[in-house]
Amino acid sequence: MILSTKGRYGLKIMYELALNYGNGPMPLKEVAQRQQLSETYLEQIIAHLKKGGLVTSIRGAQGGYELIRKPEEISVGEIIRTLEGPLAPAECVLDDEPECTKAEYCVTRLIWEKIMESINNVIDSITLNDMVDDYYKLKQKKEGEK
Amino acid sequence: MILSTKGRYGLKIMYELALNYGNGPMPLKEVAQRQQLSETYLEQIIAHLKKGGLVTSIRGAQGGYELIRKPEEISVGEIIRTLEGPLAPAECVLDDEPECTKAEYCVTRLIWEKIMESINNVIDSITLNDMVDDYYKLKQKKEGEK
DNA sequence: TGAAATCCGACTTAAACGGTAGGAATTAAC
DNA sequence: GTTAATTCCTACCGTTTAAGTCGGATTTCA
Repeated sequence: MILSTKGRYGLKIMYELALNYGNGPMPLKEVAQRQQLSETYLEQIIAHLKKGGLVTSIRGAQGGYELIRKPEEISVGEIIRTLEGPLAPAECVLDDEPECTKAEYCVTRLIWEKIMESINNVIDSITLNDMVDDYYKLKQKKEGEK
Repeated sequence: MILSTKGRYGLKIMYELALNYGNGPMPLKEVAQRQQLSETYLEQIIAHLKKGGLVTSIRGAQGGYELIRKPEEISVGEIIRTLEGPLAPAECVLDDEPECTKAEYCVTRLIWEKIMESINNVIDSITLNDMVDDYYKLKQKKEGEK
C-alpha cells in the first residue's frame, strides 16, 4: 500500500514551493537539489501538478514554478489525489464502480470505505502551510539543541 | 494506493471462515465458489494466512480450513498486515528505516506517519465478528425490502 | 482404492514503476 | 542578437511486481 514516487515526490515539490512562496518563481533545478531528486523525473511530475491547476510556470531564464494559491489554501489531500487519483484501498469503492455482485453480500466493501474516509480526513485537514509551520518548528528545535 | 489482491482476497477468505466458524473445516473450494475467485490462487494466499498463524488446516477428504481463534478475537488489521506487511504510505516510516537525511528536514514524513496511524486505528478496531454482524444486518435489510 | 482435500514450487503474461535521453521552444540578461 | 537558463514534450528502457496458471505430490476419509 505504498504511495508511488509520483505522490511522494510531488508533495515534496509542493512543499518546497510553499517554503519559497512570495519570492517569485522557483526553478525546478533548485527543488531537485534541495530534495536530492532527479530533476528530469520531477519535470514529469510537476507537469501533472500544472495540469491539475496547482502550480503555474514561467518559462525562460529566471523562470520556474509557483503555487497558484496561498499555501494555507492548498491541502495535502488535493495534491495527493491530483497525482495518485482517489486514495481507495480497493477499486470497488470508487464512485464510478458498480456495486460488486460476485458475493452474496459484499461486506469487505464497508471496510474499504472506512479506510478511505479516514485517510481522506487526515490528508484534507493538513495544508501546505501546516507543513511550513512544521519546518520552522523542527528547525527551531534542532537549533535549540546545539 | 490500492491494496493488492493478496490483502483483499485474504480478508474475504477470513470472512468466509468466520461465517462458517463452529461448523468444522471449510474447504477452500467452497470459499472460492462463494466469492467467485480462483481456487488455485486462493491456495497461495491462504498459505500465508496459515504461516502467519491465523488459520489451521485439516488435510485429506472432508478437510479444509478453520480460524485459529474466535472471530471476535481476530482483527482486520492483523489479517491485512499479515498479508501486506505494515500499511505505510512510504517506506521511510517503517521501524527499520533510518531517518532520511536527504532533505534539510523531512516534513513529509510527519504526514505519512499520520496516515499510517489513522489506517491502523480503523483496521485494528474492526474484528471478523463485526463483519459477520454486518452480514446479518445487510441480509435482514435486504429481505425486509422484498 | 478412489475421491477430496491440502501442499508445493515453477512458470507466465502484462502492467506499473522509476526513471533516462534528446531535443524543441521560450525568455531574461548581457 | 547571442547565450544561458529554463520549461515543455515525447519516446524509450530495464526491473520489479501483480495476478494468476499449471502440474503434480501428499494426506485422509469413506
